[in-house]
Amino acid sequence: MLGLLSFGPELSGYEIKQRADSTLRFFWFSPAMSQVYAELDRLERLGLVTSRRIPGPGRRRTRRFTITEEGEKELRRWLAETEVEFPVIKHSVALRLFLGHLAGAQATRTMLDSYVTQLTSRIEELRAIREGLGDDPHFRYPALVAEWGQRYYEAEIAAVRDLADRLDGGGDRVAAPDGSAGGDQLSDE
Amino acid sequence: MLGLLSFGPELSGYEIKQRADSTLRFFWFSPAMSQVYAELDRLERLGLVTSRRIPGPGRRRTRRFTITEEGEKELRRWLAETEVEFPVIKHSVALRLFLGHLAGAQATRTMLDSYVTQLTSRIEELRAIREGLGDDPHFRYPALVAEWGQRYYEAEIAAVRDLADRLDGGGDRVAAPDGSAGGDQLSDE
DNA sequence: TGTAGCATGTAAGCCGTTACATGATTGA
DNA sequence: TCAATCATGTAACGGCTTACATGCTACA
Repeated sequence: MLGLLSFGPELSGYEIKQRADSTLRFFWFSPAMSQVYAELDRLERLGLVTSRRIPGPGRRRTRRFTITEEGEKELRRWLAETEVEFPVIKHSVALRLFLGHLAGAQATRTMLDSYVTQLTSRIEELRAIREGLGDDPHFRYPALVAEWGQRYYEAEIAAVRDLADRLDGGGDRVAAPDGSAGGDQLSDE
Repeated sequence: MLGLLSFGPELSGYEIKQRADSTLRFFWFSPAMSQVYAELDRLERLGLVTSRRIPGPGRRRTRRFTITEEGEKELRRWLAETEVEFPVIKHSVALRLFLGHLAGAQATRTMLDSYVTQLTSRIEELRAIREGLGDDPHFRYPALVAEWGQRYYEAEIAAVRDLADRLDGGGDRVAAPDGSAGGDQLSDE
């Protein structure tokens, strides 16, 4: 959240959540709305952000937040002083592949296919985000992240397709005279 | 944990943690020891695992767990009926790149380099695990996961190297007469 | 004889979630 | 006039972690 505020403009809790949904979500996690407000209160108590209430149109009130100098200093300190932690992945597709002996080769292939579909639309999302960032040097790094993301998922698609092919050719099927109906080792398929 | 037990042999809580550290950890997460025991109790109450106490050498006692038929059924049901969730990544390297405007291009490059080093040893770990699995058809799917992992991280290295190159060539440096000392826009570098 | 590894657990607490509650504004 | 969106929060709770507590065995 400090990072999102470090790009400059003061943001409401609601807007922070939106930015998180459109950027952070792809490589970190997007906090729940309730968490956003709770965390903003905490950051303000710590002096890392300040807020002011702005009268919206009509009777509407908005609280907008800005990162303080101390907040930015703290963020820089974190970037400079902490070790790079290796990415943590919760990869349900890998888990399912790992348990292929339970689902069977056929179901595992289907699962991989549906993952490829999801990957394709994820790449499209990233493409749109990258496009929205334009050439603005202010967003140079976010743009790099978006480009990285697209490449990352393209490599994932290639790897998954390869895996699916290897499942086809693998030794897990019962040999059948014609090529079409080799059964799986599992009875429920 | 049910998945780890689904490979057959009965395991102690301690062994489950070890298996998790050497396999699950790469694509899911490895629960804390305390969590392992708590969860095993819970799974036993639910009838998804059973345990028996085995006298070890001397006065030592071990509790070994086996997945029950119901546990395996439940696991198969989960695999078959739930939607594949898209992988969730907590990628601190991407976050740091995203915040490149705070750390500066130079520090960001250094950070990417150290990530490449970590990736290299991660690939080595996976290579060793893959080798340990051998050709045993029992571990066919875990072997596929290990191979996938190696390929995955190799693609990551290529992408990160590419990013680092683009940071070198990028417009973020102040032009310098000789090529060696282009300063960053940040004063603390 | 002491340290690393095997082995099992309890207690406290953090970080995040979902569910619930409220209300204004914009535009179809 | 009604739904979508903007906007802010509280309460309950789940899942996982760290810190703590205990004790045996193998081996250098």
